[in-house]
Amino acid sequence: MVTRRRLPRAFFERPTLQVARQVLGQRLVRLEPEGGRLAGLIVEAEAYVGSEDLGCHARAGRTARNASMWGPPGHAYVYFTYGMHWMLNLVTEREGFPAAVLVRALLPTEGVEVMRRRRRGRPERELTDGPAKICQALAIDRELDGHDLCNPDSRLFLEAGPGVPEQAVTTGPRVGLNSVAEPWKSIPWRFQVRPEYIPSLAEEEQTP
DNA sequence: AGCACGATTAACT
DNA sequence: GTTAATCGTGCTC
Repeated sequence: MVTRRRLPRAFFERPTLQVARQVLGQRLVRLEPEGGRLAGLIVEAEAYVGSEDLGCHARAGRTARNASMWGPPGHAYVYFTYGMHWMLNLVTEREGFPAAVLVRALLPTEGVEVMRRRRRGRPERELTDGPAKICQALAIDRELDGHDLCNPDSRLFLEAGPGVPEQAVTTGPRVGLNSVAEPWKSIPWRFQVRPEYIPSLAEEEQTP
């Protein structure tokens, strides 16, 4: 049974590690201007926590690019990197403290054909299995940086999904921090749904 | 004004 | 396993 309760700001206004864990199995929804609805269950996320975290963009202080991370929780922090890719983060904790959860992978559930077109005909398993792929499939870019995910009129938001039990979650070091100093490089702030659990997630998501 | 680099991806050996 | 693609950003001169 697919329910459509939007996650409230209180969900995001918590310690970032909790949000990164709890966001697994929740539904990311993108409403298209034409009226279409794209959605997927979050199956991988990472926590980036404060200016002390040398893996976090906030390490160098507040800049025009990372300003959204200092803003209120429940907003999007969308940034551009590698000259071609956009990344979606969910801002967490209290306003004034820079922290966010990077959404790294989704199980696509609604609007798959639209996603496939945006992803240039790639197979379904490659539609949203990376942070930049998600932004491509869901048409997320700079326009959505700072966007309030909890506003009722928002075209990008989270809905309460089935969630995942503890035994279905694995943790490990965050990806792509190759030149970052320890302990930040190896600290296990990456949260993933175990691949073998994903079929049952997909099953729970089906509408009777 | 110039420059090194990046929370990645796709293609290739 | 390796590497090119591609450019906004933030730092230095």
